Amino acid sequence: MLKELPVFRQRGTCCELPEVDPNWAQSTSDLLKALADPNRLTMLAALWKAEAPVCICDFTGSLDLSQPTISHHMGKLREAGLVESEKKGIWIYYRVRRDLPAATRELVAQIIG
Amino acid sequence: MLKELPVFRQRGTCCELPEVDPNWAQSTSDLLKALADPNRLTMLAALWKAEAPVCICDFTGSLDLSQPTISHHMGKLREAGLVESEKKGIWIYYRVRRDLPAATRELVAQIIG
DNA sequence: TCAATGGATCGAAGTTTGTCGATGGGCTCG
DNA sequence: CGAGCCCATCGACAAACTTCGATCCATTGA
Repeated sequence: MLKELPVFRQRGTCCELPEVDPNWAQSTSDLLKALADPNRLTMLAALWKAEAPVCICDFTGSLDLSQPTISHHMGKLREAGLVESEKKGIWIYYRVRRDLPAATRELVAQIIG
Repeated sequence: MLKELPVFRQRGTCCELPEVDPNWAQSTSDLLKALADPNRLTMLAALWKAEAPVCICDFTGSLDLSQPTISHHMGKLREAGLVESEKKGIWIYYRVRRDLPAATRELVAQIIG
């Protein structure tokens, strides 16, 4: 499997590793956590592809989840900054956030696109 | 926030949504779950950038985690198909899987790149 | 042969997450 | 005003996850 292998190894002394920014790791994993659920992915993909804004109740037909659970997942997507909403009469319309940071948009496009 | 709003809405009748493949949602969320942890992200990023193969013990210096925990996280990365290993003497060398599917590689590059 | 090293596995503790039913608040149509 | 609809929040509970110390196995250097 591995080619061009190692390198000097001495018992008892481990190697240095490339530095990784802890803040990057934390914030990136926060974003990924929001995406790492089949139902949330389904919801986000539906919003991504939808032409018109979507209500919570629109998901109750296809998602086999209770309304509070759907609402809970949508809340997570909003917390993560992926989704925005607007209340209009009885309904609350959801859509993918329009001012998504470019990197985030590309990531989502990579996943869903 | 939202523009060009709605659309016909009737009380009691919800709208159809774009279809989303459940298998895609499941497998994609499995992959994202493997990435959605700060320590695993850090480990994968280190492997991604590293020139030479990396041992578990190399992480014990920088990660502030116990050896079993690091091993556990590496196991998750391997289960997800992101990482491969080869045993050589005392050590087990890890690296990003060489035959990563193109889509997965691009996704990881998007995240870590 | 034996002690020491790298790493996996096990069992346990504490936290987080996904899900639900019940409830409450806001809005609208009779 | 009152019934009914949309949705968020609350409290609860089980499942999954993160982490650890203890232990065990394989390998190697003395």
